[in-house]
Amino acid sequence: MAKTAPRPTLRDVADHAGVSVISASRVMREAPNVSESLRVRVKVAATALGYTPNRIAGSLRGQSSDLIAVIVPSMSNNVFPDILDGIDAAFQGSSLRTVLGMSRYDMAEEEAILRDLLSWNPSGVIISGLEHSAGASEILSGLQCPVIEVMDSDGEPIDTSVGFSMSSAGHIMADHFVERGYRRIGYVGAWGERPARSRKRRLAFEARLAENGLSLVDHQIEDAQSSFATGAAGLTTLMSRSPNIDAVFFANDDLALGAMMHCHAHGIRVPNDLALAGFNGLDIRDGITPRLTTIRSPRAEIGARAGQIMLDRIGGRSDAERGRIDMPLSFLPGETT
Amino acid sequence: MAKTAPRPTLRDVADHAGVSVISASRVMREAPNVSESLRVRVKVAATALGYTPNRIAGSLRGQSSDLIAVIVPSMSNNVFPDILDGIDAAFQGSSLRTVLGMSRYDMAEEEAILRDLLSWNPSGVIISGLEHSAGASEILSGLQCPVIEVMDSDGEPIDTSVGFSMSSAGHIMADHFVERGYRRIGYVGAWGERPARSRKRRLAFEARLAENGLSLVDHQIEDAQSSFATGAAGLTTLMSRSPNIDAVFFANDDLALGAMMHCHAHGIRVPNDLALAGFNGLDIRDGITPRLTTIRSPRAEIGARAGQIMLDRIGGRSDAERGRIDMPLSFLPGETT
DNA sequence: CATAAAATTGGTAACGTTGTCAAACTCTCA
DNA sequence: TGAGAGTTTGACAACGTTACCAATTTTATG
Repeated sequence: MAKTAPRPTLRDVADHAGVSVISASRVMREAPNVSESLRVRVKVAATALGYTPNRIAGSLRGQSSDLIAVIVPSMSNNVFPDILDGIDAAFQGSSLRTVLGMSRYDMAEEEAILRDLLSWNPSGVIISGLEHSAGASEILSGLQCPVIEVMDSDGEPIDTSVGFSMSSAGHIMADHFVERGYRRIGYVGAWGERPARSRKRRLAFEARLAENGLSLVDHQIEDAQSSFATGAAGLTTLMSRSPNIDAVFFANDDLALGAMMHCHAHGIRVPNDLALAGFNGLDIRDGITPRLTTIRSPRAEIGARAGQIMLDRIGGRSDAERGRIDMPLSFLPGETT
Repeated sequence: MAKTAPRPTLRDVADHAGVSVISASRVMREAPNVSESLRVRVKVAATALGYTPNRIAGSLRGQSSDLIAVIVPSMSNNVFPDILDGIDAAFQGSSLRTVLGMSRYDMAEEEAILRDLLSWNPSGVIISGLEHSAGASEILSGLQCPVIEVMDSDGEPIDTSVGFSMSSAGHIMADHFVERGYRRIGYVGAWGERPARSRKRRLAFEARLAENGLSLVDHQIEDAQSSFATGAAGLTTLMSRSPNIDAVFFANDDLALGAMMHCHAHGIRVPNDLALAGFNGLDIRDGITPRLTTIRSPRAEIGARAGQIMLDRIGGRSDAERGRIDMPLSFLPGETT
């Protein structure tokens, strides 16, 4: 059994090396003005004792914790895991660390998590979306540390935002549908359009159709979470209500692919009888024939960019970006429209 | 603009309430032996000042940080997001917090992340898999805090493990294939079988076939990450090498579904010409016809159980579980076998 | 009412680190 | 050789909290 050997402290390292605590501290954090001989002696002692710095103590004294509070609504679709992946990639090799909070699409919960995470003195906050509870907005506005809102870019950030434009997404697909000559267009969403992001996309889509003399014939928002099954169900409901629709824009790829499979199974030819398009550009789309028309959202890129900006800001770089940063969407034409 | 109002401390709250710092501390952490009147006075002062406790300071003095280091290899398939989801669900309402590390399937990186996370004095560690670098194993063994290894249960945990048996998964599917009467069986994996988990599954599958007088005719391990496209590619290679195979077990659902779509597109009837089975039981499987035969891995359940055990252990509950905890797999028969 | 026991409050000293300042040492150059 | 500048090292005090113990007040008991 392991004995209860207490973790060595800087004091132990200093004693072992025959130097003062503060000198050991300087060596460990690579501070300037340390002689080579002292540096080596301390390093040797640290290795011999298996010293690991105590960042809790360092944070208390040093004021900056290097912990970054990351608050996302969920892990259930690929969107937020991809963002976390991007953030982590940016933090690789730095001293920043992600402390995770999951709001489960509940603004009150988001606020509670934010409060809790702030008690860790984070050096920065990355939070999803531009819409928060009044209390959360107030807290975020008052923060001294960088606050980066990710995903959305159709509004004013509290500090800095990295995301894409839902309106732009709606416009891109509306333009495509118009260009393709579809006339009776529908829309299928899921989960009561939470978060509000997807609604913005639908409204922009509808508005752009209107500019082109077309109207959104019908839309069906399912209550269930996005899935193939939900997509099929949404399409079924929509078509039973408005049978002569010739093209449908879905809130995401899962829904669209589910609908596509439903069409296959029911002899509805895509895109001849019905055109389908999705949103997100998930990898699952690869390898499914016909290839789905969709718009790729730059999820990992958003995470990486947000992470990089956080690094720059915390590193005190004067050229660190601020304000609203709009990441480009890529239209991925497929064979379903 | 927000002025640089320093965050109020316990000292401020105590002064405002006219009590001592330590009394304020007691109230804030709901310690016993505090009169109602004092409690109310402090609470009022705390609210008035917008006090947020500084957990960094608390952790330094109190020794336990309530930070839980969670180390996963990636976010790219649904497996680890689901586990994180489960962990977070268990931590809801508690004071435990996830600090995230991502090893990118690299054991050296895993060890580095572990060292880094330990500098935060975590109250516990949740790490994926039972196999770690020698250095990481040594560190984990020496830790005073709970260490829970998740996903795998075919080996001895350092402290406690929550996972499922890869062997059992292999056996379940082998038995199913035998029962169905398939004779010429193949296997397709991806990404060089990293982590080693999937290899265990394949070997157990092969061994069980052997017990039934069958051999694994051929197997193809792709280098690329799992995806529909990789599944299709793997199947193509396998079939070109061993054309008379009549059933294939895939390392995961993505691969199997990709292969299935490939079959659809190339007039290979499933399961008549070729039977396919996957592993994981991802939601995408719902709504795809024919429904894929697979085995559901209890991902969120593993996360939730690990989180609960962590809570129990840290709460000092004597009935907290220890040792190897095997979570049941569910065989999900579909129409592809 | 006196006294013991229990409940409530406060003082002091850490926890392990680093910022600030000062002391000591080294080197350069007149 | 000595002044001045630069480099290297160290002492001390803090960061905000809580553990430990002592002091005080309240309550219970005979």
